[in-house]
Amino acid sequence: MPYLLRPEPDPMPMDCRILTAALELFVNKGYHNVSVHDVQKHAKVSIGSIYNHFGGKQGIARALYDRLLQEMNQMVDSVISQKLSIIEKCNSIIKLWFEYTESHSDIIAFMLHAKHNEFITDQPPICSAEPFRKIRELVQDGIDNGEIRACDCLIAASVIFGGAYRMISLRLDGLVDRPLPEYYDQLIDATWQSIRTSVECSTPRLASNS
Amino acid sequence: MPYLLRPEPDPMPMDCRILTAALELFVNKGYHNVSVHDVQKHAKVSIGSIYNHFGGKQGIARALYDRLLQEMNQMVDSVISQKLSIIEKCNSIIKLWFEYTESHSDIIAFMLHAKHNEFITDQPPICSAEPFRKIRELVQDGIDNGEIRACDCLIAASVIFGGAYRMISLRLDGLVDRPLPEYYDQLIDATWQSIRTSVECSTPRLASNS
DNA sequence: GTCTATATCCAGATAGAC
DNA sequence: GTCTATCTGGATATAGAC
Repeated sequence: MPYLLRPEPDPMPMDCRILTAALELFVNKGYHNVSVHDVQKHAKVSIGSIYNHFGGKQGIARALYDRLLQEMNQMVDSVISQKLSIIEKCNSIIKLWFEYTESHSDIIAFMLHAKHNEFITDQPPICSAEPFRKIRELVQDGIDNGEIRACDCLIAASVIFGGAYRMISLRLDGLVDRPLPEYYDQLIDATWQSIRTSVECSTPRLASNS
Repeated sequence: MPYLLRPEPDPMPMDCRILTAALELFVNKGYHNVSVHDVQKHAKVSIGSIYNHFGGKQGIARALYDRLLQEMNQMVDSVISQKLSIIEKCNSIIKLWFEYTESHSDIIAFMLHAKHNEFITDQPPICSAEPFRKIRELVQDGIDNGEIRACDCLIAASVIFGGAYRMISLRLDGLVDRPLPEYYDQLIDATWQSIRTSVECSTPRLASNS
């Protein structure tokens, strides 16, 4: 459960108040459309406190990103350490993401949807960060132990998690109107079985002219 | 072939010069990190011309978005009108996207990667725009005619195109270091066959505790 | 550590000559 | 239609009292 939005210790510490307010504003309006004054008003603190704690607007974004990435890392670790098959671990991560998308959509939107390197300078892309590296390693393990079709690891990971990413994206954009967990079973089936109806012949390719 | 970057009529018309320069800057630095003066310098026109043609910075973004969306729409139309199976049409779109990602990465980055509603006001999400609607209709047709597994259309579309989206995203972020078309065959196989090695038993689900 | 008031800068937009 | 010079608002950041 993410600390940021954990049931407030009452009074919620000031840095959490600031980060929580900033997260909501960044996600709803976009980082560059939010001023420090907006955050200050929404968090009901003074602008001085913000500069004291985070040194500025980018400092807020960086702290937010670091903390949430750490939480996502812990989430991945906890799934990986369970006694499950590789496929079950992948599914478990998807399931948790789906649940988070409903209960903490701001966090998912900020982590999976935002373009961090547009506002946090010198930030490597999130897909190269630790939790995502671990997920790819997980997929590679599945290939090595024979659970997952032998192919390039990046392709396998993209196929396995790409559908879920896409559903999350569509949900955040308002095109999916029911909670994502309701789609979980169907998505898992379509992903791991075959999206085609019959597998008797090989996959149709394109005609040579295209 | 996109008009925007078509071999220049020499002299390239001023509006194209402006849009081409803006596209490159927006993609590389992010819309909000680009000033009208940057565009003006990069396109080698005066700031007055920009305001004459597009009315301002947002006007540039809107014109860019509209034109590229129209081109994408034409691309989808041309694929749909071909005499191919539904599955082949889907693959054809993926193949074209992969080729565009290599030859016109700016366009793909701007259309598939950017968050337009953060800088173009009142812009509905791109996934609800015409070409993407048509792709979902295509998938629905495939479900209706039995080519594609019977399931929710959004899920089917997400599974079919989600892997390709993800590969594009990873390529743009620098994690994939070979041209995408080289991955096309493997991706198509993994998507349409099954990503699992064996299909003899049903998909493993999660244990009940998760 | 927290606050208010203020300074500084720069981006978007405009005016008006040519 | 195109250009240069200028205006203005608003954002980040700081100073200094409490």
